[in-house]
Amino acid sequence: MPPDGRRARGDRRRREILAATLRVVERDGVAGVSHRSVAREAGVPTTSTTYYYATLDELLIATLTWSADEMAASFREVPLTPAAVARFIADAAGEHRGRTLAEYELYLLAARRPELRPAARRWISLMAEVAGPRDPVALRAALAGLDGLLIQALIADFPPMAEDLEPVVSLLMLGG
Amino acid sequence: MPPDGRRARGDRRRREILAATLRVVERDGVAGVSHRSVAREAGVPTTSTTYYYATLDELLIATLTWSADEMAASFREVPLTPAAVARFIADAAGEHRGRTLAEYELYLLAARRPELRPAARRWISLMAEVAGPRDPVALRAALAGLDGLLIQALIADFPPMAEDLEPVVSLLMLGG
DNA sequence: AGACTAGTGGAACAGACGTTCAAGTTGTTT
DNA sequence: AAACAACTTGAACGTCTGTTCCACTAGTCT
Repeated sequence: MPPDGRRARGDRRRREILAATLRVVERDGVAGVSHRSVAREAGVPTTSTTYYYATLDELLIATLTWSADEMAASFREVPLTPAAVARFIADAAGEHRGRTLAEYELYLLAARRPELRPAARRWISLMAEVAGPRDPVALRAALAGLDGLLIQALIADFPPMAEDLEPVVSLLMLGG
Repeated sequence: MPPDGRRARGDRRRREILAATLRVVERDGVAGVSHRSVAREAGVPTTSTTYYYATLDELLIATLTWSADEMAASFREVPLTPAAVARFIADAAGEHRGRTLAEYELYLLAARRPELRPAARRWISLMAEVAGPRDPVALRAALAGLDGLLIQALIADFPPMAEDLEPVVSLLMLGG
């Protein structure tokens, strides 16, 4: 069966809307997301965003889940050495700051909406899987530590440098 | 000079508005805060909230700064033993969940607004002070770990129990 | 008493919002 | 060609918003 041209274009537009939503979240936060603002960002009429995502909640959930997946996937590439992990954190707070902020907005939204929690926990469970079988206590401490380093990096006046993070990361990972 | 009765009542109302705002943040998040919703919560006319806090930003900043101070102060009472700290985290995610959520909403807001950062960092610096002079690397790791444990506790399906947290907290504090 | 100041609160402005509707177009199937 | 489905879009609805304005009361000072 040949692919349905209508659906193909529809899927493309769906992705464009998702990407536009993520850009809005990165720029203005979850608070800046509205059917209209996303439509403006994507260059489509307002009704288009409601056609594909009937409610704002749907739109937000789809966007943040997708973003969490992407961020988790990018962490998969990181070798489990203190230097590489420190570099990852430094980049997350610097170069990819907007994306990291989006991730933590997802965290807070998930705290209030149970249906978002699996998506929010995805990167935690991914890291647990990547780390392999270790002392669960040490693993939990390390994961919490990395999470804390990340969020604290976001409220620093200047994003921390990888070299400064490395000894801390090293200590956290050592426990496992 | 005798106290000005008008100002006294004004200050009282100011505090009531702040407390009402915090209640709204705890219940509906920062997103739920508007001049009108706060006024409803406080049982005052809308113009009253704008009289004391001309813009929404002012109102939010005042509220979150105050809340951060209170939370930091409550941590001051906590003895620096793993058991007590674990209990603190368990309570923060359970009994005082709304307040803890407010604290992390402050974090994210601070990430986007530099003027909020000192307030957001207050409890970090307080803890650093309480911990006294230690290995700075270990201290940073411990603070990050506690922050991470807290935020992860917020997105768990059930708030963690103090007994389960204690070994993790113990390991994190051991480093310093 | 009169002038001044702090606080009160009803009414209204313009703008943004979520969402619905109905009329269109384009592509697919029979 | 006719029927159907996927998608598109402008217009509109009612609601909520931040903020301003203005007439008002109640304390304070000279």
